[in-house]
Amino acid sequence: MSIKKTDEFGCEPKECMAALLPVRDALEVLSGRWKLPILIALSDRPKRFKEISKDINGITDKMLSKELKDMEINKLVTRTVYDTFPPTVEYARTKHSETLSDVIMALKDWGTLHRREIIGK
Amino acid sequence: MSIKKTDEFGCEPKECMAALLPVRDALEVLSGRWKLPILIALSDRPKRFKEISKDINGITDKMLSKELKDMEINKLVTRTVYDTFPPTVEYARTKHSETLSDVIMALKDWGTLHRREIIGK
DNA sequence: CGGTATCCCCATTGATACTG
DNA sequence: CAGTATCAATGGGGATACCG
Repeated sequence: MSIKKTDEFGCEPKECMAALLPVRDALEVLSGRWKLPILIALSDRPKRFKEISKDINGITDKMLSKELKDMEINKLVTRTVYDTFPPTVEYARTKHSETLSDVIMALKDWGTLHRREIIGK
Repeated sequence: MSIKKTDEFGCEPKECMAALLPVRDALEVLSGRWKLPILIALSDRPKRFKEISKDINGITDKMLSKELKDMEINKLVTRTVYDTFPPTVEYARTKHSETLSDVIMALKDWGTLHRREIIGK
């Protein structure tokens, strides 16, 4: 699990630590190349491993497997195994993952502002 | 500069790409171990290199130098050189860096919610 | 004081092959 | 189908030393 401990931060005021910890948790949940594409791939409906894999350009099985495990631990996706042959495994977004949308919107808005600031115009 | 290009994303719907790009820009600006502590260190007043270094536990000169350069490129801090001997260099937060506060709040709020979700209770 | 220059480690990611 | 195993590459970050 990706919950941080306080001594990983280089800032002494106690209050800032208290604020920084959850910020870092949130950043970690969204970090990396694949987590957002996976959430997007699952946003219309639940999907199977290979379906997700095909929807996401360039991801390897290993990465998809690892990221899905992480996200399951973080309760962003559920993994459901159906007892068929060949095996059927279905991944779906959780309610909890939907609470991320405000954060993602805030990131999108600021990112858009930032592009204007950096690129100019 | 850390502006992303569209082909780095594994998701085909055009609209999702358009949304994901600024999200990734924003995440990149906040990513890494030191950027938030640096912003916090500069939040009360402008500071010199060594002052920041002392305020942030565990950071090396190399990392501080590199992060400050990144943040200057991203217009989150300004670097002002005073022609004295020995040299005096002062770093300060920009107005633009203050527009980050909404994002950081959103991250903090979601991170707090997430901790409750994961750790339980 | 305010940094660079070097060297090095190791964690993350990727490529490829294989399996229950 | 839904992954795991193995190995190789890449690069972020740290330790240390040095410089204008």
